[in-house]
Amino acid sequence: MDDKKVKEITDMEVDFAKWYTDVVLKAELIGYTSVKGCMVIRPYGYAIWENIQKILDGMFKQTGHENVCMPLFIPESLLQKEKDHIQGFAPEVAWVTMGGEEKLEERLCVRPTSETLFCDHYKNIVHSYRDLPKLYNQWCSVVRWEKTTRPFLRSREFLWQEGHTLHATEEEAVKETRQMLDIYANMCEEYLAMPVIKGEKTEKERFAGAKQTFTIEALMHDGKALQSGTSHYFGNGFAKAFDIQFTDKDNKLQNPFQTSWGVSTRLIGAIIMCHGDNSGLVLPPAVAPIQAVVIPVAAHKEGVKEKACELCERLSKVCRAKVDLSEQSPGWKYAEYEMKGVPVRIEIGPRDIENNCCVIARRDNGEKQTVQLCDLEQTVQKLLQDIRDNLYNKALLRREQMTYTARNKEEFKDIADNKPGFIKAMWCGDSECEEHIKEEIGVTSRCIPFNADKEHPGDTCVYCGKKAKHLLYFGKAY
RNA sequence: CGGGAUGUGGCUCAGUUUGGUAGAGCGCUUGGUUUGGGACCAAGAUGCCGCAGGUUCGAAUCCUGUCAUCCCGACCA
Repeated sequence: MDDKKVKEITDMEVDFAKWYTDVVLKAELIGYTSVKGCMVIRPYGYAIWENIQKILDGMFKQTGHENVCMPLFIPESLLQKEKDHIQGFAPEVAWVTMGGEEKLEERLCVRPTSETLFCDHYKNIVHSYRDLPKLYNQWCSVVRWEKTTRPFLRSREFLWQEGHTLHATEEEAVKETRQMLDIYANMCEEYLAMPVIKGEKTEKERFAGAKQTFTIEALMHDGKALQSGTSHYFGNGFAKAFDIQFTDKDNKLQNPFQTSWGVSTRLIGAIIMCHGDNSGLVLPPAVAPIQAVVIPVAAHKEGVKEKACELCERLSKVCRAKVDLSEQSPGWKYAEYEMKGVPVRIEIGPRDIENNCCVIARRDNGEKQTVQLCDLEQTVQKLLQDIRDNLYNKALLRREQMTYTARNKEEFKDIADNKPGFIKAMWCGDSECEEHIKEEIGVTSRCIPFNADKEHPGDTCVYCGKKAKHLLYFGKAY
């Protein structure tokens, strides 16, 4: 948008962090509470999450998954069973030590993730290959005692879904892991209009206890990367640790192979930082709680309110529509709904009624057009699709413009210091080298992209100069 | 967890240096006039100055602690 029309939000070029905070508060997505890192997700913010949930849940069901509900607490002994897992999570779990006035025999951890609970349950219900696969998912909140917190991006309690599946064979489990990553990528690109890089995490960045971690990485407005969803392949390590066994077709006892995958309310943070502008939030139509808002102009004049309601009613049949009959001036309402990222605004006043038309404005680029009332539904529906496409294309173009290739250490350092964004570079595959890059260059590895073989900017590691194994994306991450 | 900043009506902030009756603008309520990009007039209501201790005749103001928020770093599914 050319002109800044909402004055209450700090420009992102001036202070991106402040801009983000202004947007989450002014758009009424969250409220702070008296507990650090625990936020109230307000109705407008929660409605976005509900829309994300609805879409994803449908995709999960379509691929054969079932929803369950696991307990909030994990006994310490259960959490201890898989060594890498507990080591990874120990620094950030919250513990319950008292029940009423009495000290508990064994302290209980508030789940930071539920692998252990699912395993403990699967042990009881899986006995035969006929019981497999198990394709469970749950929508819940988890707690991780983060030191630095930010709304949606890193909170101590957050809403998410976690899928946990068990399979008879390794191939099937790996396929599941990849399938779910594809579902996440599809969700981000088609529905959230946010392009993502699909790839695999390096060993260093892998989930605690996983054999492979796959990720989707998105680039935000300020050039920082945001890990937006992950899918893990566990092999049968957890199954062994938790003693999950089944009898296969040949009457042999086997450990099943396992996956887990999750996305969280962090996706809302991603939407804000991917599409937002200096007037506030810009919502992708698919998850916008209000897709079209009808604003009467000179509402006190004969027949205006009625006409506005009529338009809203017509629109409600093709999208999520709202009419705002409040006493505020039209200009105030324009600013308000822009701040809240509503994709399409319809203005209807005496002048329009006389000409049997209305004015339609789009949030993504500010364009206004006058439309005959008979074309209303069709125009709005088309606009919602156009807006999604435009948001996606803009974000993709920006990502391409902010993706660089480093061929040697000097180049690498120069880009990392001066050009925010993704950096593609060849890497030797050594974790120690990766650690040095983090310390010296100041960027972390994001992922080894799936399409890596198509690109080959060199034969040697960008840092140590040894023979290169992979193309790796680097960046500064949230 | 380290460094820095900030907490005063719903919001943005002044007042703190130098202790002495709690302020402004916006918002809110009521009535009226308005309405095509954050309208105007009039009359009102709203505060244990984040919380807990201490110093003092007297604390928003000084001291100690604590909690939350923001920023930078460390850490981080």
